[in-house]
Amino acid sequence: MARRSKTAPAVRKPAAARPAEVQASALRRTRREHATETAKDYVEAIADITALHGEARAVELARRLGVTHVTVVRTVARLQRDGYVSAKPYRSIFLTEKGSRLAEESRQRHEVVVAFLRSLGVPEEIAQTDAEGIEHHVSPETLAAFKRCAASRR
Amino acid sequence: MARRSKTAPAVRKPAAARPAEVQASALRRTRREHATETAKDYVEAIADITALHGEARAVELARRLGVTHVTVVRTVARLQRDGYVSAKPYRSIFLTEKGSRLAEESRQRHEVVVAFLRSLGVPEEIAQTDAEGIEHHVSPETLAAFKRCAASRR
DNA sequence: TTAGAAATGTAGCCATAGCTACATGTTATG
DNA sequence: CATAACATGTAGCTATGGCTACATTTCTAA
Ligand SMILES: [Mn+2]
Ligand SMILES: [Mn+2]
Ligand SMILES: [Mn+2]
Ligand SMILES: [Mn+2]
Repeated sequence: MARRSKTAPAVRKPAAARPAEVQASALRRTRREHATETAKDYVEAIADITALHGEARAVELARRLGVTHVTVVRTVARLQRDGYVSAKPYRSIFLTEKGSRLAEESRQRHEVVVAFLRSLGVPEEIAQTDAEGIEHHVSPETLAAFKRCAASRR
Repeated sequence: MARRSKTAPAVRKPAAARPAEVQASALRRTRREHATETAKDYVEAIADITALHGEARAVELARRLGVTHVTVVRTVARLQRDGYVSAKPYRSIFLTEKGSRLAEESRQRHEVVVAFLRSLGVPEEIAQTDAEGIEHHVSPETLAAFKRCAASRR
């Protein structure tokens, strides 16, 4: 690395610099989580909508996800390709077994994160919003810690 | 909405169904956060590398971010376009004033999240990894709650 | 001083995920 | 039972952010 030596001054000596390779794998994991995030949010929304309205239509998904129906249609096609949903043209969208499992997992995880944030005193709506992002980046260890902590503060 | 009524059974009646518009805006915020995430992780890495090695080269950024140098070069071009860094061909990369500010903010936020997870009993390396994703989805309210909670457990 | 190694740049590919504009299908209702 | 409103589909655009393969530049060291 130190091929070019130069005059730049050392600005701040970080106490414990994370080794490059460790940070790289953390960022890789974050990117992997982002890749699965869409599927989780969609199947969860499909389950919610089905529970509420008896069926999940693209329009309602678009409303709930804050995107246009075009985006929904294309994403649902990917979900179908990946085995999470079944869908036929102009019909409503159904979760497969695989999709249902993922939806249920996602719902539970979402609830744990929200309950935990609530237990810290974060207001409901803010907790819901933060959870929507945080939920995808919580390791099993941290999820367990969240449950423990929320329980101990109840 | 209920234009098509049909035979589908109500499966689960969610206690408090989030209104569609509320969830939509939460997901929109999450997407917005993802759009700024790359910039934050890059400027933070550039600051770290500069502190460690006296300068930030693309190769080292690539190593630390877990991507190829090509990805770094293209992302750095965007960062330059957006005023976070200055860079000249075959030279090292410098943070602008704007970039330094963002790096410092990001570093602090990262530290708060890690310290909080550590205070819950999450091991250091797992805390570091989770923080890499969580840090981008923490509202001011939740960040404050994290600080409070970590302090009270010290 | 120069050859080779290392770093950087460029061309061109891919997938995801957003959009508008317009075409087509479905259904509620007058 | 026709039609208009609504839902869905399609075409085609954008940006981000990954990649490989290859070209070019810089720097080190023989
Ligand atoms: Mn989410
Ligand atoms: Mn995220
Ligand atoms: Mn991060
Ligand atoms: Mn970070």
